[in-house]
Amino acid sequence: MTEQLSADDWTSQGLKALAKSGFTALKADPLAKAMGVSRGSFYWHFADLGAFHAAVLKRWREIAAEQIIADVEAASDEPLKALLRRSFGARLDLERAVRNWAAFDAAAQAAVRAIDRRRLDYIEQLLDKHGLDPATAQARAQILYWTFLGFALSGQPVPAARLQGLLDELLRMISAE
Amino acid sequence: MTEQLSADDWTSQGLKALAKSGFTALKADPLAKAMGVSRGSFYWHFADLGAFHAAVLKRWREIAAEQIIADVEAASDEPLKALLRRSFGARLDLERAVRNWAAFDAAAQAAVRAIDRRRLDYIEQLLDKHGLDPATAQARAQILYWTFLGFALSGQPVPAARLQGLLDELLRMISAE
DNA sequence: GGCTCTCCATACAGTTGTGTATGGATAGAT
DNA sequence: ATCTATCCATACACAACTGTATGGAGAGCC
Repeated sequence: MTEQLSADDWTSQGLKALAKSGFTALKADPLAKAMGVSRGSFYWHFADLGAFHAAVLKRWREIAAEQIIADVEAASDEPLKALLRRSFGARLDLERAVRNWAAFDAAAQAAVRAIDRRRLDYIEQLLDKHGLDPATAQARAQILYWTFLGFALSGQPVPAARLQGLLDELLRMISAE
Repeated sequence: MTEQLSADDWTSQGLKALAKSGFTALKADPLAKAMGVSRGSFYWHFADLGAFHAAVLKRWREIAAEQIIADVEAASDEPLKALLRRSFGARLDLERAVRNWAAFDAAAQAAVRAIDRRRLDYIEQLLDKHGLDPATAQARAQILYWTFLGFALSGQPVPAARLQGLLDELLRMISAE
């Protein structure tokens, strides 16, 4: 009974494979082999690959949204600083994989767009509270988010010490005046 | 005689396909069909897909390097401003495609790394000349480049007017103090 | 004209994936 | 104990590729 798989088990495995090997790994055959079952299970839980992809994206959307909330919580005393430390310090494999995927898949692109808007609004709101005038807050929110994306998608690891200095400088630039 | 194809014709077509459809389009069969020949031509000019991919990356490296030089030229009076306008205003499909590719292919990753270093050094040098102290120049160069990457990879078009305002703000943040 | 070299077409075997159809196993309800 | 619904295995047809092997057409020399 515990041997039986649910659709959620498949999407979980999908997210793992996505983070580890990118969207090209979201195929029924390799996933089934990795899970020790046949594709019969896959095609019982999902009509086709498209349905599976949609389920994976739905889960990612929830995770990405939750992370935003977690950032809000963490932003108790110094919200901006906490946000930077948390987002630049997180594991970004999944983020990269989904965004790569978005270049090839309309559904993934839609999910990314939704998350982008959500995060961007949150950052802007944060900068507003920080005392920046609305126009500046909006511009710097976009710039800050682009910076985060560039960091996340470059994929090149940055030593912790250097990253610390960069985040300090970034914080200075963002909250200046 | 003019009907004959050269290896360069194939790599050119490869770059076109790459920019338009991403790295998953870099396959012998579809490319051959697009060029109106058979795969026989492909496998005459290239030993295998790996050799073709290497040729495409080599060409991209040259192009990306040339663009840097072009940016240098364009940076006659106000280098920083010109650099921003030029890089954020360029067509970035190819850039996106190669970087997506780099998440799956070691050779592509190496090419991207090389170009990144080249551009980063150039930006840092520019900020140095602009009067920033070395440590600040280095940090802001990295931040500026991440910002560019985030913009380029997000792939979401920004209206020209809004982009103008964002670049102004970015320039202000980068060259402050 | 024959020779050769370059370039491409065609045909073949092999790989990796999709989706479907069918049947088997197992647990719970009756 | 049987029945049913759930879950998975197996087998099939199909598609899109790769790489190789072989042969053919054309241009340029001699």
